[in-house]
Amino acid sequence: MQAKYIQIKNAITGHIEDGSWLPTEKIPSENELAEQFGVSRMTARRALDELCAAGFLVRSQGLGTFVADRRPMSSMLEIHNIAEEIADRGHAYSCRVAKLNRVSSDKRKAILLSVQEGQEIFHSTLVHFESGIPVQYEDRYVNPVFAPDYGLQDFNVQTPNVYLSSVAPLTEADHIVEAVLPSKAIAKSLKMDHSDPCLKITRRTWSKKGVVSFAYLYHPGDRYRLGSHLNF
Amino acid sequence: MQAKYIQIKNAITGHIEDGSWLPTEKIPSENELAEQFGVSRMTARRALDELCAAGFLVRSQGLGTFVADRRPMSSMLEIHNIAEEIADRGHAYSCRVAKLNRVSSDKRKAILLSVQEGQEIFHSTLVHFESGIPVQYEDRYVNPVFAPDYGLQDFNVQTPNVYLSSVAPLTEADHIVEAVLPSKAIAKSLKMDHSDPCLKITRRTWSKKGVVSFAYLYHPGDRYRLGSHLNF
DNA sequence: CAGTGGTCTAGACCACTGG
DNA sequence: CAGTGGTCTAGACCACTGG
Repeated sequence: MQAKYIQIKNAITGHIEDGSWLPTEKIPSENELAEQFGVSRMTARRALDELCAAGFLVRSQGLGTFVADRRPMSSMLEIHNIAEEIADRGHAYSCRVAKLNRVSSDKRKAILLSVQEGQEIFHSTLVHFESGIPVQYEDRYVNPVFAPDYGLQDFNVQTPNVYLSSVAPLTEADHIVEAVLPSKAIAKSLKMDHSDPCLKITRRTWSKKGVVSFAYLYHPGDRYRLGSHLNF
Repeated sequence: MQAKYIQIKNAITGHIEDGSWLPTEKIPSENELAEQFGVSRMTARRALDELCAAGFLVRSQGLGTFVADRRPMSSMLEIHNIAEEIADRGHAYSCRVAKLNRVSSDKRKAILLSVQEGQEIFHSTLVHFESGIPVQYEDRYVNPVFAPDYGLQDFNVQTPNVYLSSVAPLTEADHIVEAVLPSKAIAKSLKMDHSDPCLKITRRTWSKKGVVSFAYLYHPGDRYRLGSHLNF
């Protein structure tokens, strides 16, 4: 005898897999599922919670539960999704958008994005906060061919990373990790001392058709580490 | 106001991270935790369920809940071998052994190596050079159970990494990457300025039967970077 | 046997969303 | 406002483990 919550999970993934519930579509509410399956709301919730953790569903308080529009990403990539990482730690995530505009690409940026020198590209800078404390300064350049509406986004709703993944599914990424001293402007944004070290990650991401974006991510050395969950 | 189950999760991971609850150790039962935190059993369960899903705990019906004996592996860094890396770039590799002796393990080292506090362990420090320029300071501790002859090796012939892999085949590794300022001694060994940033990698390696070794690897920020290329 | 985790109920109050 | 998901309670019965 299967547990009831497992039967409900199988029924839901069945609907998703056979296409009767399409990506982004709203699915029945907790109360509706509880009634349909003749279980308590807590049992219906358990099925939804687990499918949500597995990346099949997305839930939003006050709105409902929806079929996820993308498959769960690889765990390697999740290491670099700052908003998710902070939420997973149970801390409050927030961000401040400092810049969002178009710039003309100089030679180096043109090469990195595989565009013509002088072509207009998007430029954004953001500061990401964990429980109100700045933990990442993001300096990003985006190829407008893959994300023509990048300049209109509200990154308080969806981080650049998540938005770009939705418009141009990620197929490849490339990282460089190094230790540097921050510029004065970056030190100020991160509320750290100019003489304290920063962990800098340079990241380029590809979609099937080319380079979507590259970003310089700066983290205060004493507030951010890459790797496993060990603490000493 | 944090949710109660998140407070309980943080309390538990705190005990694990500070070493007061060791791997494979039994932790309080659901009922005990519920009483300690003044919550219902379902709320205590939720904290345990999520930590179990995250790989921190292992549960067994009828037996209890235990601290997982190995941490989730960090797949972000491949095991890299500095000598090979330098040779691959076509440069001359050399190293200088600064220390090679036995020390008594203090509490932190004992926990990291999964040995009894006070047990003798090997300690070595080396500097690795690329074409005569120092690029890595290696500060390593080794469990003598897996490598009883570690103290007799000539690391100019074979790096500690390669020697250890030959006597205790590597099955797992764990990394932390961070940006720090070097101590004066390390700065001097690396011929770098005390105020320039260092990329620090803390690495633990496992063989089938347990933790073989852990090492702190310091690299001058302007002479060393970590890179990776991922395909999804 | 007493204790453990596994499942489940029928309620409750809350924060949030849209209309 | 009614409906949604988010958290939480105080019970219940079960399968399983060790002694």
